[in-house]
Amino acid sequence: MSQNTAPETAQQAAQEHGLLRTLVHATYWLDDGLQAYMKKRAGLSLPRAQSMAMIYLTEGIDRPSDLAAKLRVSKQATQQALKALQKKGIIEMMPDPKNGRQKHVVFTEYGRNLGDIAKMGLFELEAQLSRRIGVTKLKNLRTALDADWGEPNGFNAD
Amino acid sequence: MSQNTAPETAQQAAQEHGLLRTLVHATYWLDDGLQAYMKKRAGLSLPRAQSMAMIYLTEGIDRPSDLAAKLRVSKQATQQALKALQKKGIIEMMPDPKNGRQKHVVFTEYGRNLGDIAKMGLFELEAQLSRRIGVTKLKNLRTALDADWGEPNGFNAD
DNA sequence: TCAGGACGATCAATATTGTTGACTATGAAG
DNA sequence: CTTCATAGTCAACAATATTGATCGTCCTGA
Repeated sequence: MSQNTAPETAQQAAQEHGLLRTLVHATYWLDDGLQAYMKKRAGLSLPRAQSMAMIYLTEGIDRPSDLAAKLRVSKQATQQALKALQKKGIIEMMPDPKNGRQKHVVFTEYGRNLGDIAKMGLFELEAQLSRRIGVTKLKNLRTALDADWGEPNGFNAD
Repeated sequence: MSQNTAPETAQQAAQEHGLLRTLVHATYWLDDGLQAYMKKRAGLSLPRAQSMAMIYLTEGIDRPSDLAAKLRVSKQATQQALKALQKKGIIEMMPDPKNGRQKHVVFTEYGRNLGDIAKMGLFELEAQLSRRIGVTKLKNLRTALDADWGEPNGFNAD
């Protein structure tokens, strides 16, 4: 125990374990909302891992390895998500003409439309959230979450 | 489209889809940290669903159905988590003496110790986070997340 | 009372997501 | 040209979640 911030007893700690819980519930709220929106507006909703992949794909991250790094999951897990998206006709895999090892993910026309609808869904959900908790809280939420979550947590490193 | 807050185009929405992403990454940071802590301090780390169940169990939610409601997953999914915890010697299932339908989850001695260690881990992780992003941001994060995430999202209901 | 329905728990089958380990093929470096 | 790192893949498995069906138990109204 290298820091002086650990609680002396479990009793003290008992009041402090709500963050993980609320983060998970907030994530579920947003993800469930997105799935409901997609179901209604596009007739198809993607499971969470595939939605997450879509988010980065729409940001231009188009190589499986880069995608895996951004998602913080293994290349294999990423590949399974991509394979599922491919099967649904949302993306295609194209070999890199310059580099024989690499491949690139490209959207189909259908996939691009789906991505656009998803973005609007997330926009709408954040607007709902803004109405629910207020502009200030939402802004604070964004600000607080805008950290480098790739930082080590001190238990792997010390 | 019953509200007037939807973006006119996907272009406008493109800037607004970062919340889900950062929520997921923050959740991963906390959960990965907890698993590393438990591995180091208790020699055993629980997968996420089981950790989540433990959180509510330590709050006194001890009936499978209530647990499922709190976790917002199916009773069956909850049962699988409980079965796994039981197999690991962390909990036991006791029939309710008054009500023949109900069962109650009780901790084993080992399970209680494990829960206490987990609480301290979460406490320590939140302290780390406080050092990283600052007390104010963490407080804002807590405040913003302290909402009723069971509220409908408007796409299931309208 | 007792028949019907609601409720709590469980079993079974399946989908999705994630892991580790092993493998292939390409590119880069000496 | 050998060696090694990189990018992607295949296979097996663990964990989590779903839907659908089943089985007792409790509750309630005719």
